[in-house]
Amino acid sequence: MPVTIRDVAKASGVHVSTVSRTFSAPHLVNAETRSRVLAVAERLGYRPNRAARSLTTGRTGNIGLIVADLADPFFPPLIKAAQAAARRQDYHLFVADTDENPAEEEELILAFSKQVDGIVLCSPRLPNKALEKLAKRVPFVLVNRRIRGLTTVVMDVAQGARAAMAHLMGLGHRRIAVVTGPSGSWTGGEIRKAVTETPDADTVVIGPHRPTEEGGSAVAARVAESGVTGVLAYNDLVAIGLIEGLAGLGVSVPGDISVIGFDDSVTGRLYRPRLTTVAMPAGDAGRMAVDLLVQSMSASTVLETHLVVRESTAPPKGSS
Amino acid sequence: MPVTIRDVAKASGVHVSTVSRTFSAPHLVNAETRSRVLAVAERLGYRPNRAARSLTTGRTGNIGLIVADLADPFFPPLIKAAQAAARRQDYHLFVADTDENPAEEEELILAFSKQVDGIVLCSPRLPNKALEKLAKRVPFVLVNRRIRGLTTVVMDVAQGARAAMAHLMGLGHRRIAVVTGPSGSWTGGEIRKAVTETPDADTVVIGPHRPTEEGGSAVAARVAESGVTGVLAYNDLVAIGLIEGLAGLGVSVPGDISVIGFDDSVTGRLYRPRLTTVAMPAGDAGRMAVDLLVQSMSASTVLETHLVVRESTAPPKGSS
DNA sequence: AAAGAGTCTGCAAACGGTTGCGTTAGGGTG
DNA sequence: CACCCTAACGCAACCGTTTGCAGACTCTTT
Repeated sequence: MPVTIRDVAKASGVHVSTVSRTFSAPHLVNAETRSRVLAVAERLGYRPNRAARSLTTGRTGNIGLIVADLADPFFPPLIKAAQAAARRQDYHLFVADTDENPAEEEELILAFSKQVDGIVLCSPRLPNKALEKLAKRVPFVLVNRRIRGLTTVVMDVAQGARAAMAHLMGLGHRRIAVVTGPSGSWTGGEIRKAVTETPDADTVVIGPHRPTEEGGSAVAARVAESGVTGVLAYNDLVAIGLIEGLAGLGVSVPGDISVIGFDDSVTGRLYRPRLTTVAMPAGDAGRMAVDLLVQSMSASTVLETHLVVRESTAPPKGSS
Repeated sequence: MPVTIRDVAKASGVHVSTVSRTFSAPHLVNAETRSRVLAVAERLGYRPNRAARSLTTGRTGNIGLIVADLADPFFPPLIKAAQAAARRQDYHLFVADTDENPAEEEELILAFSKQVDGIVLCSPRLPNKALEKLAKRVPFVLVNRRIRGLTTVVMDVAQGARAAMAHLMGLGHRRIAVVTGPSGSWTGGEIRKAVTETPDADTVVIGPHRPTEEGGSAVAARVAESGVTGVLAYNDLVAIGLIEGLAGLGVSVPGDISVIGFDDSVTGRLYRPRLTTVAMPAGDAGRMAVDLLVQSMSASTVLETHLVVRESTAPPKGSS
C-alpha cells in the first residue's frame, strides 16, 4: 500500500536506480528526467523509507539526545535549540530521559546506538571509564562533561562559580555552603572545587542529592545548622527548594542567608525572591553539540557563563 | 565491523534464521540451542539492527510524540510518563516540538510517518480537517483534541473551568475575564465556552495569544481596563505573566483581581502568590496515549481535572 | 513396521532502497 | 573516420533481518 521507489519508477518509465539518484544524487540525472520523476513522486506522495535507506548507507539521519531529567527546566531550551539545529541539516532528533539513573543511561545509549548516527549526551552520570567504552560503539558528543579524546562542549561553570563566590565575598559573606547535586555530575564537581578553593572563605559541602526542589528543601535544616550565611546551590531548582525549606524553619532569604542558583531557568526567573543565579548558555550548547556531531569534528569547546544578580543575595546580617 | 546476525550464526554453528528466531520467536527454538545462541550473542555484543528488522516487518518499534512547546512546563511530565510507558513495551519514543506552528506540525507528522509506528499528538494546532487527512497516513492518538473517529484522550477542562468559575462566583466575583491561548487550541475553546456559558456571570474574552508568560503580561493592561475582578488564564504561564504585568500596573493579585491558571505546573506551584489552578492529569494522559497507541485500540477516554485553591484568589475588594 | 503428528532447523525469497559497474548514445578531437 | 571521453541510465548485488515452506528427526499410535 505505501508507495515505494519502484512505483515511482514504473509510473515515470525509468529504472529504480534513476529514481533513487534523483533523490540522493540529483546531479547524476538529466534535468528533464529529474523533474519528471519528481513530479510523479509528488503526485504519488512518495516519501523515501529511511529504514531501507539506512540499511545500505549505514546512516540513519537521526540524532539521539539524552538528558538526565526532562522536567528540569535547564534542559528544554537546550533541547529546542538542538532540535532546530538538527532539522536545519535534515536530521531528526530523538530525545530520551534517564531519570538521573546511570544504568538507564547506559541502556539508552546502547538502544540508540543502532538507530542514530550519533548521540548528544547531556550531563551524563556514568563514570568516565564507561563513557570511553561506549564511545567506541557510537559517536557522541558530551555536554557538560570533559573527557580526553572525546568531543565535548562544556559551560564554564567554574568561572561562574567563582563569580558567584566573588559576589558573596563582596557582600561580606565568609562562611559559605555549597549544596551539590547528583554524584556523577561534572558541573557539580566543578562548582564544589571552585567554592572550596576560594581563598579566605570558610566553606562547607552539603550533598550529594537529587537535583530537584525536594533535594533542596531536604537539606534546609543542615544548611541552617551549619551557620553559613551564604549558599551556592547546584541549580535553580535546588536553590528554590532550599529557600522554601529555610522559610519553613523561619530563616529568610536573603535576610538571614543569601542563596545563589545555577542555570537562570524560567522557573528561577519567576520565583520570589528573584533568584541570583549563574546563567548557562544552554541553547548555544545544544546547537553546538549537534553541529559538532554532524560534522563529526573532534573538538572541545567551552562556553562562557555569567552571574545574574537579583534578589536572593544580600549582605550578611549584622554587617554595617 | 558491527556484529550481525550472521556473525552470531557462524559462531554458534546454526543458521541465521535460528538466530533470528531466538530473538523474535523464542518458543520456536530448542531451549538448549537458544541459550547457546544467546550466550554467543552476548559475548559478541550483538544487538539486532532495528532498521533491517523494520524493513521486513513494517514495524519500527518507535513512537513519535509531538508537542507544541517543550519549554511549556505542562509537557515534561506528560513526556516522561509517555516515555516510561513506551519503554515498558519495548518501544522508543521520539519527541519533537512544533513551536506552536501548525505548518511545522504537519511537516513533523509527515517526516515521522515512515519512522514510527504511531504518533501521539499533544495539543495539536492543526484544524480537524487536516488532522483527519493525516490520520490516514499514520495512526495517531490525539491528546486534548476531540475528533470523531480518531482515538483521543482528553482532559475534562470544561469541568475544571466550571469548578474554577464556581470558586470565583462563590467568592463573590461576577465580572470575570477568560484569557485564551493559541487559536488552534481545543482546551482554550473548552475553557472559553465553559466560562461564557456560566449563568449569572458577566464575562469577557481576551485573546488569543501565545500561551507564554509574555502572552500573559501583554494583556495585563486590557485586563486591568476591563473592570473584571476575576480571571481564568489559559495556563499557569499565562496566569503568571498576567500577574506580573498587573503588578507592574499597580494592580495586586489577589487583592484587586483574582487569577486562576490551568495545569498545576511546577513553575506555577513555586510561584508567589501560590497559584490557584486547575490540575491536569498530564502524566496519566501521556501514559494512556501510548498504551492506546500500541494496542491500536480505537477509544476515546476523558480524564478528570480538579481545582487546586491556593493564594491567587480571594473575595473581590469591598465585599463583606 | 508404517503412518501420522509434532519439533526443530535450514533454505531462500522478500523488504526498499543504494551504488559500483557496464552499456549506450552523443560530442569533440586529430 | 577512428578514437576517446563524458553524460545518462540500466543492471544486479547487497545491506541485516524476518518468515513461509519444507526437510529431518523423534515420538506416538495403530
